[in-house]
Amino acid sequence: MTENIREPKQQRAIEKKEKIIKAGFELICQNGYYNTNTAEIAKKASVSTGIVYQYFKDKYAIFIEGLEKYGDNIFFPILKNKNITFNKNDFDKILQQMINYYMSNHKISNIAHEEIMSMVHSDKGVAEYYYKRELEMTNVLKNILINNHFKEENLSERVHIMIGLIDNLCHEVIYHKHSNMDYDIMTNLVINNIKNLFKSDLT
Amino acid sequence: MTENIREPKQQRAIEKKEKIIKAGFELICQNGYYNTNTAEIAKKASVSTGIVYQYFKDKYAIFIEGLEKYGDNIFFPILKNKNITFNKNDFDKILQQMINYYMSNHKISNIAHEEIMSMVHSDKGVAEYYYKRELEMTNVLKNILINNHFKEENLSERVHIMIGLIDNLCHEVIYHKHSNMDYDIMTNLVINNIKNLFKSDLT
Amino acid sequence: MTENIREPKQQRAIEKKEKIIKAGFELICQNGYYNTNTAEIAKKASVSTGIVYQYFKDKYAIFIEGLEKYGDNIFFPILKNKNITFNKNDFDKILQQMINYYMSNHKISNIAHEEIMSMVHSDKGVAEYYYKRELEMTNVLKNILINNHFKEENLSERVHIMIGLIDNLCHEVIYHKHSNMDYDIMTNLVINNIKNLFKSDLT
Amino acid sequence: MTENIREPKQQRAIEKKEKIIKAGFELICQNGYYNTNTAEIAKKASVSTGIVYQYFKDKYAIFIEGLEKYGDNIFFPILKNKNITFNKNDFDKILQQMINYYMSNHKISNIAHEEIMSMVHSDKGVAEYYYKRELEMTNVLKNILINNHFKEENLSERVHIMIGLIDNLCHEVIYHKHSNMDYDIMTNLVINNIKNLFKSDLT
DNA sequence: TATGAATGAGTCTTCATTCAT
DNA sequence: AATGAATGAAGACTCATTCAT
Repeated sequence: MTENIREPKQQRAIEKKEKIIKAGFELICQNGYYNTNTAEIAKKASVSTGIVYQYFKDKYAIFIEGLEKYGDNIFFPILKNKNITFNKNDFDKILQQMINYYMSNHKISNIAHEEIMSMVHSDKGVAEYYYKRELEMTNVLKNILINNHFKEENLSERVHIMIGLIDNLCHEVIYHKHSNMDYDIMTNLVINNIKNLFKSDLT
Repeated sequence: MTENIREPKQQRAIEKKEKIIKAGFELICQNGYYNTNTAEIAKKASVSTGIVYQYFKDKYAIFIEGLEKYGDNIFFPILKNKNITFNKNDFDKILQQMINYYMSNHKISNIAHEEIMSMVHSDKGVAEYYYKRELEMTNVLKNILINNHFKEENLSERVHIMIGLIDNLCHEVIYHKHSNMDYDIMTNLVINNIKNLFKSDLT
Repeated sequence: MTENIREPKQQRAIEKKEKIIKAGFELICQNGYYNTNTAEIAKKASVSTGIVYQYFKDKYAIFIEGLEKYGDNIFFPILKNKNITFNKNDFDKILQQMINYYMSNHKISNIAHEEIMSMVHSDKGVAEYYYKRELEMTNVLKNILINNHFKEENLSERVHIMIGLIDNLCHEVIYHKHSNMDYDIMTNLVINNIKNLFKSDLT
Repeated sequence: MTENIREPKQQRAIEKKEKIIKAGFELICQNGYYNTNTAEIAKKASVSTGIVYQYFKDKYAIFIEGLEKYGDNIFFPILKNKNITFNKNDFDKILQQMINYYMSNHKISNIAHEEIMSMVHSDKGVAEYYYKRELEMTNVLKNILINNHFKEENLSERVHIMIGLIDNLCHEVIYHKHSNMDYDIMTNLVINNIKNLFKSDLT
């Protein structure tokens, strides 16, 4: 009675499922979970409402699958660039690059970003996804640093703080532009701060 | 038709309005905006559903008024303690105290905290409230530091970064306890980082 | 969140609730539970769909309340005529009267009768109602017989069989009229049979 | 458009049709008509949903064919044992055997029994089936009795009442066990009653 | 002012049946 | 003959808001 969710086998069906995920994820990211209804999703996916429920348990499942499929691009693109080497002397530049990268990423999908962050704060499933990936990202960065001969002492903590600093910076720059804030200065301060975090490795 | 919202003048009516705000805010903070309905709010406030719409335009207005009334206690308690003096040599202790204060505050109302942060990310009105108060807080802290003879150069930026560091730390400690993280070490790192931010003032 | 079923207090509201029960019960009895929808019920009761769910947990509850309110009239009218005395010599006549009574009752609400019997066989709640009342009826009849000096030995069993005989007879007569059956003869046979059941009391 | 129902001729196709009937009938008997959907039926029959509609006009037709195929086993097994002879002196034993037989039959498929009885009361087609077979059974029993030299006077009526008595007894014993009922006594009473029905033949 | 009854549009979800392949 | 993907109407139920009293 319950478990009638079909895993599509035909190529066309697979594509259809993808379309639903994409449509659903996009709409929810644009307008919010509660402001998006299944009819809209189906319509945007050029699909009947019925078929949606053959591929997904419910509306929520659509979003979660979307998150799993597209979330990393929005939040953790670095998870796909695990092999970065650099010269310690270039740490500044690397950080600047990372910030730029992060920033442009934020910019592209800033509404999605906010909607999902909203759910990170209100929905258990989304929070679970987010914090798991955040941990992964911490580990990826740790490994990059270790490969570049940084000391392992308290590395998790340092990296976590570093991520927080960058994240806050980007968020500040992209979203609220507190009018009295000079972002170049802020960026420099953040970079200096991060370097301070790793000063024992950089001297 | 719009302006049928009554501003209560009688004492009893004022109390009634307060009860609605309190009940609504609490429920929404506990269960989320979309999981709270007006009937529940009215019931919790020991009030009829009809009366709600004589004091408030809609459900949303209840929450916003609640936010304005109670939000500061949750997010910006420091706004009520504007006159802090300290000796520069005690900066460490002061930071530690601030962190503790922030932390205990987070702890007390952590569900509310999350629910509201969720709306900061999805609702314009809530975001507006939040960022405005955040700016106020920045200014309060700036003034405290200026009163304690810190230099004004890039002070907004420094303070903003400092707040971000503390906030991240608290959030990490209270919510997700990434198992591999040592919070004492993290706290020390954060304090050192903040001191680094203000190193020109502290030497 | 869940338990928001209102017990109406105002007179008008009480009447409205009654109207819903009546409308729902009638429609379901006419067309069957699955062929009746809440919109129809609301419409027949001259009420909005919403209000239905303030008085009833769900569609099923409407039916059950209807059953409790009207069911006895259909199935167990005798429960309202508990004080019957008769002379043993008139047992024949009494039985005949009872059969006639039963029969006319069946006739009046024969569709309802069938729909409900259908649910007695498929729905736990309805079965519960039915068998409980059936037992009550057995007891009422037992008492009547005891008051008329019938022996108590195996009385429950005798009465139960008696009820079955009458019920079958009525059902046969009213519903399917097997063409080769002579109902007068059948009725006489049934009466004789019942008398045989009680022969030790009747001689 | 209507007559697109194919009557399968190939052996494999016939088997497929049988499987659908069996699966559909079983599921409906277990869970009820409205709680069984065609997808489940197809799945249980290891068949595609599409094919179902090439062999059957609709879901209802599946059930009716199932009823016609398997119903007799459940309700009228006696229809398959038409040639019973006995000595009048053994009438008691024969009745007892018949009751036992009926009872064990009831027991085996008691859920199916109830589900179908439910539909007898709510669905014209099922009622038609049922009453037709009931009549057949009456005739079979009549013939058996005639072959055993019972008088033909009012035989239909007598047999019909007899069937009713047995049926009620079995139902009582198997389903609701009214706690205050002694079933051995009840059984004896029923047997005596039946013998009374035929007393002119048994003396 | 206040009540709480009433509204009805809106939402998710199901399912018998049809269609493209 | 067969598959299983697709359809879309229909249904139960919710809830912000309004209305009669």
